[in-house]
Order: sequence, then structure tokens, then C-alpha cells
Amino acid sequence: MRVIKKETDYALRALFFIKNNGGHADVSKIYSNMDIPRPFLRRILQQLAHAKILLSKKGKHGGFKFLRPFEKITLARLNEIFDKRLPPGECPFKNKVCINYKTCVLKGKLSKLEEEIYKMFENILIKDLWM
Amino acid sequence: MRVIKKETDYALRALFFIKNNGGHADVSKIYSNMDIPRPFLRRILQQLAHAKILLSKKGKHGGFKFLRPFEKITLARLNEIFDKRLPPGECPFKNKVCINYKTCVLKGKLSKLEEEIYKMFENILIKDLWM
DNA sequence: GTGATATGATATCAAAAAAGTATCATTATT
DNA sequence: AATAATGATACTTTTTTGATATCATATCAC
Repeated sequence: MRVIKKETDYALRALFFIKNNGGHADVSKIYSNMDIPRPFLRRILQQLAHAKILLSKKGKHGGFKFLRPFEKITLARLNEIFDKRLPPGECPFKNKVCINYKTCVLKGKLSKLEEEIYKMFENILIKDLWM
Repeated sequence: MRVIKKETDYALRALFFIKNNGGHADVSKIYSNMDIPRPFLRRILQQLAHAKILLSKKGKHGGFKFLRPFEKITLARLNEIFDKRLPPGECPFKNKVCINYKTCVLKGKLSKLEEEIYKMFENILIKDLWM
């Protein structure tokens, strides 16, 4: 199982770089220090800005910096940006698999399991992944 | 995030059906009670037999039954049949992303997280998902 | 033993998701 | 106004997942 997507992982590393670069960097700077496809990296940073993790500034001497203190950012927060989940409790088969789908209890159980995993992510600060 | 694959989910339901069918059923019987593509279902059952969850018997009056008591089967056991994981501790990027990959601590942390999720699966009996 | 019936093994195809690319628009600095 | 950065977004490629098709093999009834 692949716990997190490449985008999330890249984001984690890009943020780490920004932190170590005095809390600010532009795409070129990050790109020259990481072996990530540049346009892909760019789009990831844009998404982080859109999600209000980073604050972007255009033009000369522009780039990205943290909008809020990075210490409070969780893995859950980051993950949800790049990995869209099913609404909780929803049957992934649209109730088509079982004959007696009305009494199906499986979707509820699996949904709860998913919630638990998500809860784990809530308790993980990205700064702790960096250390 | 999609916790388990369709194959695993289908397997879970097929096993549930077999249990409720007196511990034995063939593909036709299961198929006629579930809205799953028949050849796909068949391959899933084959994989379960290969993994020694089920025992298969060919020919007339053949089919599938549990090889061992179903009460002890965990979600982890089922999941690993259909979802191959990375070897623990392995960097998903083959150490290509970071300049200082030797000091990279991220892969270890994420790998540990993956282990934790897997541990959760170990503690889930499929019979409890049925109830 | 032979025919019908079931699974075994396995190659192939299709759909969906993830990963990566390209491009034009917009804004800030000089 | 020119340059240099990000914004928005549409597109393409690759990988994974989901599904199909087919021939081989074993079992049972007769």
C-alpha cells in the first residue's frame, strides 16, 4: 500500500527546503536543490499556496513563504490537499455488489477504519517528519 | 484515500457468502448472488485458493471452501494478497529526490507510519467486519 | 474411458488514477 | 515598458487497477 502520494511527499520536502532556506524560496531555488520535475514542483507549490499553507508573491524577488508557522502543520492537512477521499460512510460500489445491500454493514466498518487512519495523520506534525 | 482495493473488498464479500452458504460454494453460486463481474470474481477466488485461504476442488460438485477456520483470518492477511507493498524502509524515489539523501530521515518515518497502518489491519478479523 | 463441469494458469485489454508537461495570463519590481 | 516571478488550467503520458478471454487440467457421473 502506498500511504501518501508523490505530490504529498514532494510537498513535504519542498516545505522542508523552504524552512531551511530562511522561510522563503522561489521555484528555481527549490528546483536546483531537488531532483523533482520543475513544472510539477511548480504546480505543487501553487497548490500549497492555494491551500493557504504558503503565501506566494509574484514578480522579481517573488516566491513562496509560510503563511502561518510551519510548526502546526499536520500530515493530514497536507495529505488532504493532494489526496481526495470518499465521503465517509459511502459505499464504493454504489450498493451494487450485494443483493442485500440494505443490511450491508461492511461499508460502515471500512469507512470507520479509514477514519482511524485519517486520525493518525492528524496527530503527525510535518516538522516531526523532518527531524 | 482508498484504504482497500476492490479485489480485497470483493474477496471479503465472497468469503462472507461462502460462510453463509454452509462453508462451500462454487463460482456460479457466488456470482448469482453478487453483482461482480464473473471472470473477475473467478480470478479472485483463484487467488484466495492460491493464498491458502480457500481450498479449491475441480470438476463436478467442485468449488471452494475454507482451508482453515475463517474466524482467524485478518484483514491484513487478505489485503496482502491483493495489495503489494514496498519493502519497509525503502525510499519510493530511489533516493533521487533529495540532495542529501544519506541524511534523509523522511523515508524511515513514512515507512514506520505505513507499518503502523499495517499493524491496524493485523488486529482486524474479517469476521468482525461481517457482523 | 468419455463427456460434462468445475478450477488452474496466464495473457491480454480497458478504464481510471497518478505523474508529468505546456502555455497563456497576471502581477510585482526595476 | 521589460523582466521575472506565480496563477490558472488544459493536456499528455505512465502506471495501476479493474476486467476479460482462453486454453489446460482435474474430478465425477455414467
